[in-house]
Amino acid sequence: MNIGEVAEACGLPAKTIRYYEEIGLVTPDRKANGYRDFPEAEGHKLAFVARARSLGFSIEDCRALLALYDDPHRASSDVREIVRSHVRGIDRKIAELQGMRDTLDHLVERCQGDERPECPILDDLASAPGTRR
Amino acid sequence: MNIGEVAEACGLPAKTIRYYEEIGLVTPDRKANGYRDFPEAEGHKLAFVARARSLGFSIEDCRALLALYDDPHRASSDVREIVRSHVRGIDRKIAELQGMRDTLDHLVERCQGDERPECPILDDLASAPGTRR
DNA sequence: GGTTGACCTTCCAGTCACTGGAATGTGTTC
DNA sequence: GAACACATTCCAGTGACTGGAAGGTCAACC
Repeated sequence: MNIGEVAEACGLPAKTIRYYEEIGLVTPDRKANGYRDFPEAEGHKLAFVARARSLGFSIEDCRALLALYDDPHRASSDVREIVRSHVRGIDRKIAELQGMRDTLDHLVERCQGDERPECPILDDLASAPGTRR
Repeated sequence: MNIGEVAEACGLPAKTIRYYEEIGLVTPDRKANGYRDFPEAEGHKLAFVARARSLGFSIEDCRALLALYDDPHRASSDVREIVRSHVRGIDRKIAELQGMRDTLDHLVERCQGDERPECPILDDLASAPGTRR
């Protein structure tokens, strides 16, 4: 399979696939003309990575997951630990974003949003920590 | 004020403050010895940016907010529009993370997490879209 | 006057995961 | 042979810093 076909199949841009080869996530063969040639297994790996990336895993997580995927003697606990740790990271991010969202909501509510310069949002940003309500 | 003092005051690393000068967010004076000298107003700008960054605003948002902060003829609606648009971005991110979290939770639940290789998580990652439950 | 140590300076390189673009080569079809 | 899609490599840029090297300055102490 050419890079274009495999890109179509797994939903990743060709550029991204070349990048994944560069960092050693996949290792396609080469045809006589220099074009990359993806056997079925490499196409599956790319689809695997595409799915993992869409679930927010880092490239290094993907590398670890691919290695486990390839290892018939793996322990599923190893997989689960990677995923759990990733979920903890996601939870941290959600909590952080929720905190921002709540603060910003309060501020937006209190701002008139008209042609006048008075603005509680700017007042808050300019205020010293500890003096905010 | 030296960079160290102002860093202490606004809670940003000196490195970050130098970077903010490089991109034109602040413009400290210089003493005869070449050291940066931050007048009070520049210190306030840094604190303003630190607070805005902690609420997730991009540097370009910070630049725009600072300009409004500096403009006595601003309309508070301009401020509010920046904030609202930022909140929409946060909401998109939260929704995306929640989606990932939910999917990953389902997968973690179904994985035994023992010494055996069977693993629904890897099965999902390796599966074709549309065949997942 | 000398030495230490804290603080400051600039500059360069690296992070993460791509993405865009230039210059060039190959394959297919008309 | 020309057009056009597709492929290749290489270089540079993104955002917002962060680390480190190599060196200058300042204040305190002996």
